[in-house]
Amino acid sequence: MIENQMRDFRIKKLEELKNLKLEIYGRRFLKTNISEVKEEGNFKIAGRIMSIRAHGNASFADIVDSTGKIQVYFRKDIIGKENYEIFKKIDIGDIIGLEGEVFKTKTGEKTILVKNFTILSKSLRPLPEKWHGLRDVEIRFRKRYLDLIMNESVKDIFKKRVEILRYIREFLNSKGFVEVETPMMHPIPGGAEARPFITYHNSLDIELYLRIAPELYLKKLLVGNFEKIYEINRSFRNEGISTLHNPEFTMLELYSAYGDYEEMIEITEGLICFLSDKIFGSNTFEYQGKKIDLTSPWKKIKYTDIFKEIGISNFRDEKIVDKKIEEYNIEIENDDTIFDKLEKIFKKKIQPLLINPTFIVGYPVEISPLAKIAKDDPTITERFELFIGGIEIANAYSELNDPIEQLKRFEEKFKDVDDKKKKIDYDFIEALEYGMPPAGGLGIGIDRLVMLFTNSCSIREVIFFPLLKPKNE
RNA sequence: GGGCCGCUAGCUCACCAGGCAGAGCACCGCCCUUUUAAGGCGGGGGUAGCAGGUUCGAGUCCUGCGCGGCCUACCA
Repeated sequence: MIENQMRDFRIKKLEELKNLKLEIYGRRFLKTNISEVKEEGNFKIAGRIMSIRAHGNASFADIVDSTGKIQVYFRKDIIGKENYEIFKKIDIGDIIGLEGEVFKTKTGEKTILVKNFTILSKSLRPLPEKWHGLRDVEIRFRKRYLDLIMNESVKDIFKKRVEILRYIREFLNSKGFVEVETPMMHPIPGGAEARPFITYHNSLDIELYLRIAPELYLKKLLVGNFEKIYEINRSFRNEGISTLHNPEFTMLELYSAYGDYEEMIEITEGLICFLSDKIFGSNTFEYQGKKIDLTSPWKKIKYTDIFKEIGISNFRDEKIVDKKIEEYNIEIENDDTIFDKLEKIFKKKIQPLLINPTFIVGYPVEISPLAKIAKDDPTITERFELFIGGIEIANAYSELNDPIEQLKRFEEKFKDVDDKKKKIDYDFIEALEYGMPPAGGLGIGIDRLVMLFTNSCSIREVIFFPLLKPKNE
């Protein structure tokens, strides 16, 4: 614990106040929201003191609560000598409750003339400086509460995040989807390709994995006759951290029985346009200086065609792909498959150009182990990924519901893995064998969606407490 | 994992020509009953991220480490 002079002063004031038999860390306080204080009348409010302008026997202070800010005025001749002495021991950062009459100052500012007040919480540490606020990025993330107190725009981002989540639920509920919860601790990590976090259950004596995706459990619910379901919650991936990746992140997954990926396109467009309308009142907005237009219908490009456009006539021809890798000066790993290489070309050359919403459709079956193959081409799947502002936002497909085909895909995927029996989720296959209806499935990265709608350049700006290394003092 | 940048008072930042470590806000004391970046006078506060090295002398130069940011890579 860091001790410093300013904290000592505040501890001293705290002791002095306690000696007056005052309860400094208070209790329930019935109050009016500051935003609801009228132009005249008597009001009880509570909040944090953000500044004090003392004038000897009278003082102004600014008080904020979650709804707004208001000036209050303490006068010795109104509250009395003893109470004014107590007021003088109040510091910036303290939380107080007060009651008083609204009036207008000479300059016309709405102000509450305090009749009585009570300290509800004493702050022992000084807040960051009032003009510049808190800028240090590391402190902003480690002590997000200070960031939220000091930086209005940060608070606005998180308020908007809350709104977006509420509107997503509103939209999906109105379409007959029900919200469900499935396990976050999985005996076998599935539904995506990432490395999992490993944990351990003591009394069962088993290893468990924090889920990398809820997909397989949600599909078991389709088997269980749920038809339209969604889950909005955390997934965990033990991978690198970047402006687009936090180890724990929030994903929406949605399944619609008897639907397909075309239906998912409709839902995705509908949902994101609905959100844009609610947030901006418009279907255009700006992201990082780029104008984004959500006017329907959104562009669709076939996976094969994007590579044809840059001269890869057959994306399964490794020689052509290798030539492009060299031409674009892209670094590759020894164990990169042709699809890894294609992905790298896509990320470097195509993705940054996908500013307006664009569906890339028809991904190869090799990299889509849970998706149904296209009707007219067994090498590709009924699948899309959605890009907006150069960011991957969504991934969806017609769900593979053929258990024999699904098992084959798993076996193919894990053919080079030693203990593939441990990797393949036979419970899931068994569920499919009871019969899963054809279905469309969709995953949307909620954090990234919030980034778009709040014009944030990093995922850390839209997650209250992004993961940082602990700092030893 | 690699590259670049940052780390100085509670906060925001100077000082970098190697020569006593500074400012504003915040804080403490005094004055002040309509201020709002209130004002006036006086004052306190520092292991310059950490550890080494070079030097008569290091916040400043060098090396290593830590934490963070950006880029890159990994990762659908």
